[in-house]
Formats: sequence, structure tokens, C-alpha cells
Amino acid sequence: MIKKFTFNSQNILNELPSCDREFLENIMVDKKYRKNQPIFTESTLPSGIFYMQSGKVKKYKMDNDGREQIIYIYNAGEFFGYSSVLSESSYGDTTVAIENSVISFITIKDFNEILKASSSFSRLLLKSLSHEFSVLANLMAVLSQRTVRERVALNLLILHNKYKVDNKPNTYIMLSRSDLANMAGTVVETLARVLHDFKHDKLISTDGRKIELLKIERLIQVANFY
Amino acid sequence: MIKKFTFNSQNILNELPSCDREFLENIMVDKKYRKNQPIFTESTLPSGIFYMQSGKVKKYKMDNDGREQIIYIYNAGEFFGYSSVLSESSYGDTTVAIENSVISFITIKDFNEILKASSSFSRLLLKSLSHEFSVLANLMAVLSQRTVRERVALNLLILHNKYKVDNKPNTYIMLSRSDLANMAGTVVETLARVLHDFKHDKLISTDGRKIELLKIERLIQVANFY
DNA sequence: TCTAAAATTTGATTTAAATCAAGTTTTATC
DNA sequence: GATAAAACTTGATTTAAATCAAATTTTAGA
Repeated sequence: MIKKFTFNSQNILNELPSCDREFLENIMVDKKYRKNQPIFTESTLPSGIFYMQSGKVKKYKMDNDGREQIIYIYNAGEFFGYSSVLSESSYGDTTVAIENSVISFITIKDFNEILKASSSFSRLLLKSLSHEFSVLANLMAVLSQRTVRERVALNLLILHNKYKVDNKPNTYIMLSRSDLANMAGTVVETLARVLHDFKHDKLISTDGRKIELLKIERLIQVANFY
Repeated sequence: MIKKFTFNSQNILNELPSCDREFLENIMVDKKYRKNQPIFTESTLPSGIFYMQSGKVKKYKMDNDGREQIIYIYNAGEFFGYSSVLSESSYGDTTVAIENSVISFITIKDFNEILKASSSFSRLLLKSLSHEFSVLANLMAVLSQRTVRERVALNLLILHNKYKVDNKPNTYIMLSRSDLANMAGTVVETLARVLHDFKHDKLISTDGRKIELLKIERLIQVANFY
């Protein structure tokens, strides 16, 4: 089951033939973003695509009442922002760094060039997008049909894998309560209550914003999702 | 706004260079599916990909309690089922014909071949998947944060565009109440009440399973979504 | 066309989660 | 390290939507 949420995106570029990888590395320009800085905004137009070198970025949609629904969290090794370039339309969502991050930029021109030249690259993008899609589909099924308790449990499991660093034992999630609520599609008060219950049941432990999952198997049961 | 839901998928193959199109047309094998017949099922393995010639197919996920969440409805001119082939994994969702449909099949071998050979084809797939993704993202934001009334309104708008046939004036949606409820992430009883309200407000008219949208602009307002 | 089964609608009641409100803790800045 | 602001938690109340129940309509098969 956990398989669904794991996607070792680290070194994704290694899946490419070396010539394509070198071309990409040459045309990418790095930029630093501090926590809470936006990368692009809903309904503006793209001028290129992005690749996460390090850090984390949230992608969300805002509704008319200002509530945000987080759609995906990008981790090191993932491309993003290419959908609007492909459809030649404006951005349908907003992305904001939730940690200090280093993000590479590729211009539309260069992107189109490599897309045309390298079937490996387009396959890589298709694979990534398929992955994002399946995460979103799973999430949607849970968000629209299940209780807040189940929704929070599922999001904790997804985040656990995002925050997991290979070869390091102590994984903890570090995210504001409001981001967590916006992922689970609930409000902060309800989220606080659910986390309280999970702590009481010894499924998680918290220390400020740090959340550690103590009993993953039990959380999977709570999420009612395999 | 409506732009978001429209995607003239008719003749999508015409976007391809003629050589690619001809190759595809040669390797595709047509098959008829009657209403309610499944095309593939969650957690089985793919042996190829599909292209809708005519009809409609729902894609959904089932949870442990048997509730289904409809993720997308495929119309004529759309490819589907390729994500699992790309990620070399089992299907993450189930697809069932909701109308009598004609669906073409392309084997994994042929699919990989054209994917490698034609950058236009992979670009086409990326574009389609991006579109599906944005529809899903919009939907998720609405499903997880908004009232049932808003959710139903949005889904009616999406369906309206799915059922619209170019050059024909009288568009009506034709779908079971339970499919509609499963799209909006609610139960049939609640759905019936919302449709009743919409009828009372003269936003829609119904005749058995046929639903006609009378005031699209007002429905967009109700959906609270632009 | 008739009939049984399935689907849909309507009503009454319960329940999960949002909202409102107030207090407490954590974070960031001087 | 003190202080203000922001973030978070807990409690009380309201509300939207699910559930339970039953009647009515539609659909499909003989």
C-alpha cells in the first residue's frame, strides 16, 4: 500500500541518457526561494518550467472565499509548472515555497527543444505527471467521501513519505497546522482536534510543528485505504 | 470560465503529423462495449492503452466500503489507460462504459514504439494528461471545500460540456442519479434534493434521467467558481 | 402491455464537522 | 531575553449533510 505514496524522485534525471541530462543541466538556471515566497500565481502566464533541486513547494488552488486547497507538494527531484506551457494557457494554480528551496528554471524555448529532441525526456514527464495524477486521484476519492479523521490520516502518510530521507531513521513532518488543514480539506480547529485524538491514541507524537508517525500500520487502518 | 471545462477532444488525432496518425490507425483494433461493461479493473495489469472512438466511459476509484468516486469521464477522442503502462504498475482505478461505446486498443509494444518514434504523440499525451489533471485539481478543490450544492453545480457544468455535441442546440446530460452523486461525492438522497432545488429555481429541467441546463450563468455563480 | 425490480424522491432524525469564541502557546523581532 | 503578534488549542453551539425509512416513479424483461 505504501507503494502508492512512495516515488523515489531523488535523482530522477539519472533516468535520462547522459546527453539529455547534460543538455538539461546546461540550460537550467538555479534560483533560491525563501520560505513563503511564491513561484508562480494562478491565472498568470508561464515563461518556462521548474525543477526542484532542494526544499519543498506547495501547489494549491484558491476559491472565491479565500480558502486554499493544497493539491500537491513537490519535493527535490520533481519537475513542475509544465502543464500550462504544454496547453499554452495560464496557470491554473499557485505555487509557494514552504521551505527555503533551490529551484531551477528552464525557458519555454529550451523546454520545447528538449521535448522535441528527447523521447526519454517526454517519457519522464509523462511518468511524473501520471504519478501526480494517481496521488491526486487517490486523494480526491478520500477527500470527497471520507471523514476528516480518515483524510488527516491519509495526508499524514503522504507527508511522511515526502519528508522521509533515505538512510535516515528519524523522519518527522514539519508543516503549519493551516497547511495541513488545507491538504485535508478541513479547518484548523478540526485538524487540531484530530491530531489531539491521534496523540491520545499514541499514533503520532508532536513537538511544536514537528509531527512524528509512531504507528504507521494503525494509521493506514485509520485512513481506511490500502 | 467555461474554457476550463471545454476541451474539444474531437479529432484529437488530427493534431498529429499524418504519418503518425496513419501508423496509429493501422495498429488500433476496435471493440464494442455495451453500457455498464467494464474495460479494466483496479489492481489488474495493463496490456495496452485505449482510445475512445465513440461513447462514454467513467473512471472511478472504489473505497473499502464500496463507495465509488468518479474521477473522470472520457469522451470520444480521448486516450486512457496509459498511466499504468508508463509507470509499469497495476491499474489504480476502474473504467466502465456508461454508454454503448466503441473503443480502440493499442498493445504495449505498439504504444512504446510510437512513443519512442513520435515526439508529437508524446506531446499529445502530455497535453491530454495535463488537461485531465487540471480538471481533477479543480474538482478536488471544490469537492473538499465546498457545499454539496456547489459541487453538484460544478459537476453539471462539466457534464454539460461532455455531452455537448458541436452544432447541435439541445444538449442534455443523461446519467444515473447514483453516477451523478458519485461524481459530486455525495449520496443519491442529497443529490435528489439538490436537483429538486435547482429545478425549483429554474436552473435546470429534468425528464427522467435527462437533465437540461437552463441557466448556465447562474449555475456558474452557484458553483462559486470561475 | 403487464409486472417485478430497480431507481428515484420525499420525510424524519441523527451526526460529523464548521463556526464562533476565548484562552494558551509558539514564533519572530527588536 | 522581553514583547507583540501569530499560530494553535479547547469549549460551546450551530448547521449541513448523512442515515434511516417509506412511498413513488421509472425501467426493463416476459
